Order: sequence, then structure tokens, then C-alpha cells
Amino acid sequence: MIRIIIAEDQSLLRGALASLLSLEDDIEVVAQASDGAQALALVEQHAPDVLLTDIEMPHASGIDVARKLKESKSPTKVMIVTTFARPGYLERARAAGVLGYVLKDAPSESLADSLRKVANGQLVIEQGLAEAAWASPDPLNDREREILRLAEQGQSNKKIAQQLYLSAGTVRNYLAEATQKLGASNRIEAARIARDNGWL
Amino acid sequence: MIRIIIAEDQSLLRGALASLLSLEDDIEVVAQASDGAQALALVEQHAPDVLLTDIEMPHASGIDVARKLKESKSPTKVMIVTTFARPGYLERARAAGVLGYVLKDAPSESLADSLRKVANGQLVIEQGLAEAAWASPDPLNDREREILRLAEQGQSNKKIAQQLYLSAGTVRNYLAEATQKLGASNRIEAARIARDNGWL
DNA sequence: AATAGAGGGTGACAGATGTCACCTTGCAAG
DNA sequence: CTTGCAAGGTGACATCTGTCACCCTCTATT
Repeated sequence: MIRIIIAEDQSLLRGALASLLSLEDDIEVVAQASDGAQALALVEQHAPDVLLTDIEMPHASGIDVARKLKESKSPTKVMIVTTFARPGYLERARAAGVLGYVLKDAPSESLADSLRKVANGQLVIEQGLAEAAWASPDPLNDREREILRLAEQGQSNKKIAQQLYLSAGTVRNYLAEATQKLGASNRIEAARIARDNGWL
Repeated sequence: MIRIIIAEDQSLLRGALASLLSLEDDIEVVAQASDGAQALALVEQHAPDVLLTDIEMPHASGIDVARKLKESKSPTKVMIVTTFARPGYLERARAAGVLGYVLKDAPSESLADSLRKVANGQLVIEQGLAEAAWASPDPLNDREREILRLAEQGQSNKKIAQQLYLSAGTVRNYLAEATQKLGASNRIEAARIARDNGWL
């Protein structure tokens, strides 16, 4: 019997997955979490075989949860289910010791199989996603990422500078470097590129 | 027996919903579509009682499908299931004759009930969403919307002008009006506001 | 002690963007 | 017919962004 916990912030999908997987004879859904923090707590409490988790959730992302479980040497295996085939996500997931990475685009029939493989210690990466891992790595440093994130919201150099206790000129310089590194022609395009690659 | 078709581009959710709803004694999932065009074709072919559809899908949005069904006086009722509680969406859904509008945040247990009500001709709007309908209406005209959409991608005035066969100055003027109408302080913020409200 | 980097900063300049007032043309309603 | 409005445009000006060269300070390295 494979004991699992499902972490996913959209109740509808979470509930539907739970009932879908409960139909399998060898799978038991022991708990459900709607955010990262809750997922971590429930895993520690129930010590399931597998944690099936989304990436983008409140409080802590699925990758954060995986990293913490790895640090605490938890035996629970982690399988990510996400909408986004972003290289940066996959890369970070691998680093966090995640065993499975499947997309919400995948057929629902294959989910249980993937889950069994992960429970068995096998690595399961969505087809066509493996190459994504070879994609160029995140060229941004922390400052650039942080500033780009604020610029993305439409904040001016001055406002960003105030928030980070920097001068407007420095903000300008960081943004210039970021746009150049990303091959963009302005901050908006830079933000889009970074986000599409999972670097933001 | 309530015969339904499910349209949703994420296979995983689509499959999970199908199996969740198939568990109900009085509901039968007669077909599934992964995009708007397919949904329309399947509805015409099977004439189900209810079409359960996402909004954001390839080819045609769930709202587009609803509008076309209304135009062709199809007896099939439409129920939207979406991630976004955007006033613009809800407004357009109502105009397209949609009977149900629920969020993917809703508990999965309530889905079947909502579906039965819609099949019965009742209006079902997610709680807390009804007020959203009273929110300010889309202040943008077609030109502004179109230009804002391009500006959102990071395109310069000049490039936008070329694409639309306008002068750069005119583009500037439209963007200025849009940002003012939306109470934003620049095009990026304007785009964000418009998108959050479902106006883009 | 010398050097190189990283992080932060400045100043100058070109080009893009935002703000405003005003012009032209075409069409539609009185 | 003329009034009025909508769509598109121009020009002027201020501010913001993007690009670049260069400076300062601290820290780690040799």
C-alpha cells in the first residue's frame, strides 16, 4: 500500500486528484494540504511514502517543501505536479531531491503509474521536459532578480530604489545588466523572459 | 440522468473531474474536450444537458463557446469553472448566457451540487463573487485594449505603431489615456490592472 | 603590500515615455 | 447645413529609461 499526501492550493483539483487516486487499490490518500507550510507539517506527522505537490502555493512552494524534507532526511519521496515546464523550476526541483516531475497537461491515467514509480525510488521526468534541464542556467544574481521582480510590477527606478535603500542610478545599472544578460530590449521584455524560464 | 461534457485544457484536471463526477449516480460524462473549438463541436454532436468549461483554453475561450451556443439557441446549459475571479470575466460570462460560474478554489464536494442546479436551470454564482459583478466596468475602448496588450509584451511605441499602421504619437496618446483611465502611473501598471480585472 | 572582484554609486547623453494642447478629417444627427 | 464628436495626428516639453565609462570601498586572495 502506497500512502500519499496531496498538496495543491486549488481545492477542486486537490479533491479531484484525491478521489481519482483513491480509486487505485494500492494507493491511500492519508491527508491533503492546501499550502506549503501545511504540507510540511502533515508529512512530518504522517510520514507518507510520497508527497504529491504543486509548486506555486501560498506560504511555501512545493520546491521549498522538498528542500526542507531533504534537509531533515525525511524518507518521504516528493513528486511535483505543475502547470509550468520552466527550466528553472526543474533544475531547482532536482537540486531539492525531487524524484518526480510531471505536468498538469499529462493524461490523468498515467499519474498513478508515475506515482508508483516514484514510490519505488525511480526518477520520473515528463517526456520532452528532460531537454529543458539542459537549457541555459539562470544568469541573474540575487540583486538583479529582486529588482527585476519589482520592475515587473511597473514600479519606477526611484520607487524601487527607496524600497531597497539604493540609489536610483544603481537600480538603473542592475536593470541594464539584467536586460542585457537576458537579451531583452527593455525591462518589460526582460521580466517576461525571466519569468518564462522560471528565474523569477 | 444529467449528461455533461467537460472542456478543460489541463488533461490532469480534466481527467480527474471526469472521474470525480462519474462517481455520482445521476451524472454521466459523455465527452471531454481539450480546447474551445472541440468543445463546441462535441456539444453540437452530443447535445448534453450541461457543458462544464474552463475559460482560458486554446482556439476559443469558454466564454466564446458559451456565446456561440447562445447564438445557435442550443439547449445546452453552460457552467464555467475557472481560476480567476475577474469582474470582466464574470460580466462577459453573464452576457454570454452562462448559468454557473464557480472557481477552482471551490471545494470539490460542492461541484456536483452546483452542476445539478445549473442542469435544473438555476443560476449559480460563487459566493463572494456576486459583488465582483458590481465592480467598475471596463473603461477601455478597443484601440486602447489592443495597444495595451502589445505594450504589455514590452514593445516600444514605434513597434506598436508599425504593427497597427498608426503613428508613434498616436500610440503614445492611447496609452496615456489608458493609463489615466486605469489610475496607473505607467503602461506596465496599467497592463497589470487591466489584466487583473479581466479587461485584457 | 598589491590586486582583483563584488557591491554600490555618479554623471553624461540619447532615446523612450508621459503630459498636454491643439489640428485635421470624416461622418452622423439635429 | 452645420454642429459635434470620434479617430488619428503633431509638436513641445518634462521626466524616465537605457547605455556607458568611471569612481569608491570593502573583502578575499596571492
